[in-house]
Amino acid sequence: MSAEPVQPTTTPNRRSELLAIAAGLFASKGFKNTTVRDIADAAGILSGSLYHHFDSKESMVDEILSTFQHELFGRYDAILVSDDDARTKLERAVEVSFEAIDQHRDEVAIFQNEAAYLGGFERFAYLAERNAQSREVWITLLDDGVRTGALRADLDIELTYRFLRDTVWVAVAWYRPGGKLAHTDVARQYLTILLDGIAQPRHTTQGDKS
Amino acid sequence: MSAEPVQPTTTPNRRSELLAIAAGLFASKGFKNTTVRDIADAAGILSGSLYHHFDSKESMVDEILSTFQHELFGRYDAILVSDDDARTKLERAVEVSFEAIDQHRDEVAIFQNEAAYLGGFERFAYLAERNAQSREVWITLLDDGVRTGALRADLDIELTYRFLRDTVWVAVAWYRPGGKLAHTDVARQYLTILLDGIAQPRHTTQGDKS
DNA sequence: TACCCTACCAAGCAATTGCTTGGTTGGTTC
DNA sequence: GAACCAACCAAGCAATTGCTTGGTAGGGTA
Repeated sequence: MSAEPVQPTTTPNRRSELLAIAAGLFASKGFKNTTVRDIADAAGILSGSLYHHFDSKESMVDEILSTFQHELFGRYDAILVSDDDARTKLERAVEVSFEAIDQHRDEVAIFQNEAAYLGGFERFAYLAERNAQSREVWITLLDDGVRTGALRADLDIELTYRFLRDTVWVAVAWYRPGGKLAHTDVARQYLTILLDGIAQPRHTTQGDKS
Repeated sequence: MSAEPVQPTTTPNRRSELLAIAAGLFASKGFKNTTVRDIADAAGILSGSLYHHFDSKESMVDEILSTFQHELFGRYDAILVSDDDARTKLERAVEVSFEAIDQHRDEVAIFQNEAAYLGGFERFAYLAERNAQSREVWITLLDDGVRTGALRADLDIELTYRFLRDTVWVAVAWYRPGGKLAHTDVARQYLTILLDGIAQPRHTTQGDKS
């Protein structure tokens, strides 16, 4: 994100610094729209100097995405193996996702915008695997929810999964850390809408106009 | 979308045919990732020949997006001026959006993926205007809903708007026309989740099992 | 026959792109 | 003070990119 133009040479880890700069540009302009000269300019060096740290522009996104996904799925796994009830697990998973948006905005944005395209290349095949893994997580949570009576019995699990997956991540397009709403607030509001809906509850039988 | 390699020269409108081919490529690969040679190849002509029909690659997206948006907002306006009640209007707006995903998948996808980047250029300033216009539509519908008692009184309108706007369009990432679910089915399911939530209602009757 | 028009080809140019190569700098270690 | 090293520079190359130019095929029209 923050792209300080020039930094004292005695930085603890220049490599990760450059990665952060690149991530910020990839997230806001897109991978293909960002040139190695853009990254180098933002870092205050020449484009060729980047190749002292990285093999290629591709390997930069690779490292950004794989590192982030590794961490994220570690958190999901921790939720799955916990002994909370189904609804709590679902809420925790949503909260963890919003936490990721808060703390790794660039990475989430890059994944959202570029995964579909990058996934086509062999090098990024792991993106599709992670996607399948993510599906496992959500489907499991939803299945448990329905089975234990926490969620409606008539849910279309597959469709609900896609709804959930999508709605959880799109907030990255507008959420800014340090704004009026903390990520925990956004998560709670999203959960309220998701779980209870936006309609005024009726105690009588709902007239479902079909 | 459909990219027939070679077509008889006596087509009613070659221009719109080329636009459709370009839209398909822009949607699946991204604007910057699609070269004029890609488009020409898919159309069975040479890249230079595209410039008989269009000024530039940019003007192709421009025409694709502006045409689509003009049509879409015409539909939204029709809903706003109708004399349906608030909840019906909201449902109609969601249905119209899913219809757009069904009938103009490429255009919606391009708008979703490229608007943020393209909007930065003066030529595409209208994208930001349309975005503001879209906000007007949804906020109006939500406000009316709360005012008439159709929606919860404690809704955070601004947040709900973003939730709605986002969830309505992301389905373009996975929805395929001609699949198991018609766009009307998807719209109804999304509306059910959105209005009533996915949690099992605490107490009473609830007969919705179509 | 002469003319025009739409749709295209053939060739290539200028700019941009990712990346390479050989060299320099300043600090640390023994 | 010699050797080493991470970080960077300076220059440029090959490929790709959007786009231009001058020309051509073929159908319609008068």
